[in-house]
Amino acid sequence: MIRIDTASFTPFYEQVKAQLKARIRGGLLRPGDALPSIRDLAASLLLNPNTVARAYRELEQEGLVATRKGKGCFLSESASRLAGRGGLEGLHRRLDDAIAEAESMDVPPDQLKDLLDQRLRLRSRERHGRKKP
Amino acid sequence: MIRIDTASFTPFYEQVKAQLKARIRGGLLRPGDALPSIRDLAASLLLNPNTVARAYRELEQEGLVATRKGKGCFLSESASRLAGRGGLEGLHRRLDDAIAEAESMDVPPDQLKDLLDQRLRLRSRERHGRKKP
Amino acid sequence: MIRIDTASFTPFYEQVKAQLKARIRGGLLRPGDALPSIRDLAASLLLNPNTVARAYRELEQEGLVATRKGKGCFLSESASRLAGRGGLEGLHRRLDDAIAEAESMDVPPDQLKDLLDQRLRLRSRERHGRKKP
Amino acid sequence: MIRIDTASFTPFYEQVKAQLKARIRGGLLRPGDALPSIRDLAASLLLNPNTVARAYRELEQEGLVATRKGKGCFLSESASRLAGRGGLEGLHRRLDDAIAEAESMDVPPDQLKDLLDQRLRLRSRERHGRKKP
DNA sequence: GTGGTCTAGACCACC
DNA sequence: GTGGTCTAGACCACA
Repeated sequence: MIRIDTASFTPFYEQVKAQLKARIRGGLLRPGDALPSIRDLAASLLLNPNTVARAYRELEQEGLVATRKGKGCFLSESASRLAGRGGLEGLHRRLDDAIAEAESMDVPPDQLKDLLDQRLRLRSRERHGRKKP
Repeated sequence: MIRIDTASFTPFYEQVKAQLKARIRGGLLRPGDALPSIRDLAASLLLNPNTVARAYRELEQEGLVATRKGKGCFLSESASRLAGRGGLEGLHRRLDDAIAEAESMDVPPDQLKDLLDQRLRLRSRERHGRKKP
Repeated sequence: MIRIDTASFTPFYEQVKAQLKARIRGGLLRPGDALPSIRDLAASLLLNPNTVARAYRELEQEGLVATRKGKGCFLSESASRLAGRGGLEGLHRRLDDAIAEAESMDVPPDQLKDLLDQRLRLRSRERHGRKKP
Repeated sequence: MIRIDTASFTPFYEQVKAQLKARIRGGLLRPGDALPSIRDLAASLLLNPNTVARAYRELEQEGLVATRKGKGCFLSESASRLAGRGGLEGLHRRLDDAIAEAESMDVPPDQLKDLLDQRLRLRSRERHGRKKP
């Protein structure tokens, strides 16, 4: 469900936070849903439980998560404010990063679009076999 | 010329390196060109000289930069291997980031392309007035 | 400057946060002031640096503290919003706690006032020798 | 009868213990009186029975409570030692908390007394209408 | 079983 | 020197 890029500079707990938020925005996680237990998620991501706990704690401080002692962590009702179309900002930011990179290398917009197409095809080929393209 | 994003998690020296490389790839910097002095660049970026020095040192280890004592740092001849359209890995990586984000939000490929288009138009509108489109 | 009550149930990092906030409200710490370094404060309080770091980090998330990499932690300008008379809430809360306790034991208000007087005299006697009463 | 502050850091079972003790000291509970059953109290406080059981168990270890199998929990005769004005430690502690807070904010003792007066008046005004002052 | 706090100690980026 | 992240592992409160 979540993937950690160990080569990235962005901290593990931030990667967890960002991917959970993305799933909330995308509607895959909804208010009231239980998050995976800290220990389970840590084990499946090969992370230390403290690292996952920090991600959950910060999401709680942002009001997205409610933790009930001894029961687990749940998406709070106010998590719904992330849902829906507001969540395209993250995507926008990433696309803008790519555009900035392209500009600094004098890659014209049309070529950038071609490149996106190319990467998308590559990605769909990767999935091939698990799911029909 | 170079901009440091202090909010980003990627280390300052990596930001300096990446942006210098991008300018080499884009042909804005060419073999033999002088790089700004460590102290000047540090001052203009509000960084500690050690940080800039580290960026230069690592570029030197990669063979892209040659330091001539007392004269400064220059792009070595081998920097030309980055020039042209060879160095698209950075762009690929950024596009892949966007694709991953889109997938995690269940945004289909076609919509992602539309979004790229939209951001490109936004960007060109921003430039309008400073430079002819 | 700060005292940790190891017998209390309130977490160490919360005690550090609360006492720093009280000092901001009381005007003893002002925007721009440097906080003691994490390691120093941890050493003087016999705490683990991680514990102090957590207190500082949460204060930063609340916008009261700004940390500059390699330089230290400083009170941000917005810390001034805590300053002045707004800060009596903490005191009010503690007095209300005492009042509630007194009520539950059927201790009348006048006796509560006498008790406060008595504890204040005890406290000033403790300080005797360091400072004139 | 008992209120649990879920935001507080003091453990639930300690809150239960403290409030029962306060009622003993205030004479509202007397030796021989039956305590509410563990399950009932747990249900009314929205706590797990284990938590209430722990509070009762510790009170029993302190000799304040005697459990008679199948009949429930009762205040033991030795509970009378808490009765009357003997148990002011709790109040002392709370007043000392307030004094410490005041000191850390440079609030002088006289102002602290004024504040206590002020909160007491506020409290009596709150009760007004339910009970004659 | 759940989450929460704390310690100890490693490694890194930055000044 | 500064703070930041991460790991490993202990102990506790709560269900």
